[in-house]
Amino acid sequence: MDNKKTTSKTRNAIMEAAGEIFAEEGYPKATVRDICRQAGANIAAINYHFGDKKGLYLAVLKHYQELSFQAYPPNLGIEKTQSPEEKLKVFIRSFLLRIMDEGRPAWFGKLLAREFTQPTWAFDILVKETIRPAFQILTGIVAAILSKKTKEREVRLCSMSIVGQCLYFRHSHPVISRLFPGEVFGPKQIDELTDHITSISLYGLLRDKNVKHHKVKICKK
Amino acid sequence: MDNKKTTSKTRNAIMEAAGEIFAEEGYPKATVRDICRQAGANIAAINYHFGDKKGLYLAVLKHYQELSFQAYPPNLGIEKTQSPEEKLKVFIRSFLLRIMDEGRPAWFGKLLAREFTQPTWAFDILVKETIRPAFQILTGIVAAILSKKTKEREVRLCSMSIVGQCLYFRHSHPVISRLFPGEVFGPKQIDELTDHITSISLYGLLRDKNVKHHKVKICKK
DNA sequence: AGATGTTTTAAACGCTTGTTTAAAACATTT
DNA sequence: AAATGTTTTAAACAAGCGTTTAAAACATCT
Repeated sequence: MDNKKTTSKTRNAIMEAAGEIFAEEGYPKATVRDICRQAGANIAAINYHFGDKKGLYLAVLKHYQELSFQAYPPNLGIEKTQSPEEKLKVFIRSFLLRIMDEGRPAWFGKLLAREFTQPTWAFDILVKETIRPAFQILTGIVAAILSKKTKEREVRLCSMSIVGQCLYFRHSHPVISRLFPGEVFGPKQIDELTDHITSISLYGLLRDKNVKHHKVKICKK
Repeated sequence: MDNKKTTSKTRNAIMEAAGEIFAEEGYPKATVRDICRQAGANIAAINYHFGDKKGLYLAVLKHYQELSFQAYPPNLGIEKTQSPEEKLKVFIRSFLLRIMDEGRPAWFGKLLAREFTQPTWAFDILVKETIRPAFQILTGIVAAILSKKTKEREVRLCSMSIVGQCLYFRHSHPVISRLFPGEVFGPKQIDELTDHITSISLYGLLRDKNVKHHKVKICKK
């Protein structure tokens, strides 16, 4: 067995095939036979190179996590000069890219999005290495936008609302294609979705900022 | 075989057990052996009473759909006298109740929420009988809140944002319990979640109503 | 009670899953 | 070239799945 990151041809082929199939089908539905067939490898190759299916999934997560993070850094362009509102937009766009984009660098994001709604045994690892840091960035941005006296629970609720919207647009295709044939909320609409989620969330967050008792009126200028 | 709705003891027991297990585990993970064991019935009972596993799932959907809709009517209390904003709140609350509540009447809602993110072969039926009507109610409310010149796509985006938030709070437990131990967004917090989602969405929707070019200011009274 | 139709039962079937085996093929080193 | 270590291969394994079978148990009706 070979647990080190030696560069074996079949090992790489399996990683490639596994990345695609895991992202497409999810951990439970993806079969080792499908992966090996697509990789042009023998069924026993997975056990030989990765121990078992779990080991393969773990290796895939670790590997494409790096690709994903260097392709879509969560704080890309987040300089201190930028306003929290701009930071929010950058965060949302980066998150959408990571979970909706096509091709290799997005495989990790698709797995991540899947684990959110149907977690596997690997969820704890993802929480520790990816989700918690990302959430801390987000809650930091949200807290900066909200008034400083906002309770922590409110900050979390708002952060969840933002994440929820992003994740749902990621999973929306089955329902959208049936309800509104022709409408698409996919990778090519990421800019549009970013603007939408950012603005709806931003104005949603600001609802209590200068206001008390839910009595508010919106006026021009 | 008995396709009519005769009231057989074991048939009812299977329906009860299947409702719970399907809602808990989802269609793929739920096994006929588990269902039969919990129902105290023989493995062959499912084939005898429902034809096969699909037939059982279909029967469960149909049956608990009725219970769910009479327990949480989507237009409960939606009178013509109420404002669109109040209608939105009623809709959100009803939706949250349907997908988050505990016990028998919510089993259908849990299956519904599951099909949204991991659709099965039954998804087309759900779209036709439940999701499309519900979406039409929602888009109607949203359109009434937005300015009348709002494009249809914008209405749909906003509706999706609302649904996305509700669905995510439904699925949030695994991530919440790890990120913020002690925090709970569950059935007992439905009122709080309703207020949160309603207000954040409402103020998000209104962002363009009386305003142009994203320049808006929120002021008291 | 006896015949008929309905429901339940234990056992097995066929299939797919992840995993393991032991031999063959290949590569490397001495 | 021979020996050693590494990788690949075909085949089988054990476990779980939904499903089917044919006989047994039960209920119903004449």
